[in-house]
Amino acid sequence: MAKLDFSPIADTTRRAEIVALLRRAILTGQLEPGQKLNELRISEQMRVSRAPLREAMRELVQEGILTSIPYAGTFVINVIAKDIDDAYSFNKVMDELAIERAWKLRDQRFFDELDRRHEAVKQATRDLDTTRQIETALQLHGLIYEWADNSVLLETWQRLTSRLQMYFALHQRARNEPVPSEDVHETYVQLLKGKDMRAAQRHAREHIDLDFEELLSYARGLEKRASKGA
Amino acid sequence: MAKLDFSPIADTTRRAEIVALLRRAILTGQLEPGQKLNELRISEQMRVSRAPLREAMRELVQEGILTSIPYAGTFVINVIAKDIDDAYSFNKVMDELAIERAWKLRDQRFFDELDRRHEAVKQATRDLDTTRQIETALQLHGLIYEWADNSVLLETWQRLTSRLQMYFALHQRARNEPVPSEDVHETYVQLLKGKDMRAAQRHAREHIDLDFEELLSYARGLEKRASKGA
DNA sequence: GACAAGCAGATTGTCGACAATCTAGCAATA
DNA sequence: TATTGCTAGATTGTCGACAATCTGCTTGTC
Repeated sequence: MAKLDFSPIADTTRRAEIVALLRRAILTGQLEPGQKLNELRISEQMRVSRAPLREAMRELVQEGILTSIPYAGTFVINVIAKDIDDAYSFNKVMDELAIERAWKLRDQRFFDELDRRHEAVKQATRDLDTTRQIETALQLHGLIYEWADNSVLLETWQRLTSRLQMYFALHQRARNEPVPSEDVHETYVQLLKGKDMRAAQRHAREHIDLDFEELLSYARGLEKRASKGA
Repeated sequence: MAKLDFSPIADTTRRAEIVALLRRAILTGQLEPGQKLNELRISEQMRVSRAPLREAMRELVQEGILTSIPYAGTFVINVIAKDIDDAYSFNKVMDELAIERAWKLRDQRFFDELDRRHEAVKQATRDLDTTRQIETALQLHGLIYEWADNSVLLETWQRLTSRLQMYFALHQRARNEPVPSEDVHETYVQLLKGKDMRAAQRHAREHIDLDFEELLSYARGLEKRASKGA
């Protein structure tokens, strides 16, 4: 018997494809926060019946990017500053934990994967593909969670990631300006390769600060405008 | 306008009721880990069609207590020692965070609620209702998360709670002996009312240790037996 | 004009039936 | 005997139609 291990074949249910399509539409901002999802319209567009669509929507509700009100409809979650702030402060603690747990487990495969993902971010930056840039940056950041060898920690991160990606995409879309072309992840990658765990933790925390602060002030601005309008 | 605030009326969809029924069955151990859920059989027992049942199952899959394999079936998750260990070490960090965040926000309402939940645990203990004992103990513990004023932290705790309840119920069921009648939560409650935050954090960590260690050794025993059997 | 009642349309929730897929058992073959 | 191919039964995935509920508008009344 050869020691080749096959990866599981793709899920070929309509439901799984619908989940992927909807998630992508939400995370890239094609479906805007607060927007209602009309089941009949979407099912016709996708050429599917409502049954698998509804099941897919239940999954995304539990994933935290949709919200459902019985007999009223299912909506893309509304983004308020408090949510972003909560996610931000929670993420800080999670990051410290992830780095601590992953630290001793770093090996050549870790460093290789780190470089690979870093390169993917740089490629997306060169391509001026902002959506992919956010996606790859989060994947780069997620490596420490994958390496931390704790299923609950990883799962929590993955849940959080959906919303983070949505927040950042929203932000990008709003300011609608070319993405910074300099490489903001260089230091992070170097520190993760180094010997000073505390320094890596500190940098992760501060680096996150920068992105989040900008995002927060944007969301606060939105809310101020909304309350004035009402 | 009177300042009375009404609580939202109950969700009256079959789906919501099915979710509640299934969750309860799983968390109390009536549905055992690894067991397959036959859709037709369950839908007939509940006198419901498969559509709302399937939607309910999708929710519980995302909640992390069911797992689904396309065209094969949906199963109650299998409990392995590693999962318990992961949940345990993750919970330690979360607890520290929750206590820290909730600490400054403690008020009379917090202390009242703390007593109320503590009383509920004692009542369940007097009634020898082990299921309810686990449930109320987790609710007592969850108060610091509700008071921490962080939606992501609270949501993460609630997700984790499902699994914790399942683990403990399984354990209880297995050893099948009367529950300790002494009040193990007295110190915890007193410390949360006190002035020394670090002490409260330390106790939470150590108190959890006790329960988990027992649970872990039980799960390890199960796995050892299973591997021998195979 | 203000307000309540009721109707029409649209949308979500649920149902029963059909299609696609899997599993276990048996027969055929080397 | 071990392996492969096939078939029947059971189960999951998907569909189209119907029932329950909501929303906005119209109508009638004062």
